[in-house]
Amino acid sequence: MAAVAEVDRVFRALSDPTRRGVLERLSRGPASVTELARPFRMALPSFTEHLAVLEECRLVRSSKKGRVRTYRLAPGPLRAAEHWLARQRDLWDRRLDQLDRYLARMKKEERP
Amino acid sequence: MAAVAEVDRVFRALSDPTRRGVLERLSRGPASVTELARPFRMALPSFTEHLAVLEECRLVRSSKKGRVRTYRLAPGPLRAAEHWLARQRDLWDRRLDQLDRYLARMKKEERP
DNA sequence: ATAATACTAAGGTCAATACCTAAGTATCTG
DNA sequence: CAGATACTTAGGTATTGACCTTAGTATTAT
Repeated sequence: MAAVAEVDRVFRALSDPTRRGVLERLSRGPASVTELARPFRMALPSFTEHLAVLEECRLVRSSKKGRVRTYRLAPGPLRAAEHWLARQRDLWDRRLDQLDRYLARMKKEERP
Repeated sequence: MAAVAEVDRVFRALSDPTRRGVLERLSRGPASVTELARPFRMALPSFTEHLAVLEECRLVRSSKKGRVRTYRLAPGPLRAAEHWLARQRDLWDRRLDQLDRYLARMKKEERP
């Protein structure tokens, strides 16, 4: 049940293009807040809220050294992410199967 | 850009457990509104709103015959869904690579 | 020491979400 | 045709989300 809420939050986090953009940037390596914010036309406090969302569902981690906070992708929830990814893949696969069956049925009914 | 909003909406749709539940149920075959609603303790109008969300981002399709509306998974946006799925997989893979490199670096620094 | 940099905190607006109840409208069933 | 069934419509509330500005604090550079 906590797992359900976790999945909720991960999907929710991924539903925003700014946050997806951050994840993509971070997949090329760690970066500071300012660096991450640069591509987005948004007040910094608004932007850091996005970072907080990503960190709350543990898709990223951060640490501060001096005045610079550095963000990186989090290794921890990888398993969780991969878990839902796998489940989703299953879902789409089943869906595809169902479509196949449906199309087959249609074909049959086409020439009775 | 429309594609971005589309991905937004799909992730948003998937961020609700009721809606994911509906998708999973539908992956086992079509079903009526009442049938889909049964497992959820929720007023019907609230529930049908979830169905509307799923239909708006075209994850499902519906048709009405008599007084019964039947929902099924939509074949149409499969390509879009698979597209983001693939991109996501890429993302996690790159992330995993990055983690590998990071761990390798840590190991090196451990014994200088 | 002063100024610039890199965030961080506080609080405010506005729209969208996720629920609800109550009251429809069709369609079937007896 | 009367009542049950299967949604639909309308409208209301409460929370959350995504922005904003303004004003901090802590660090580094000159």
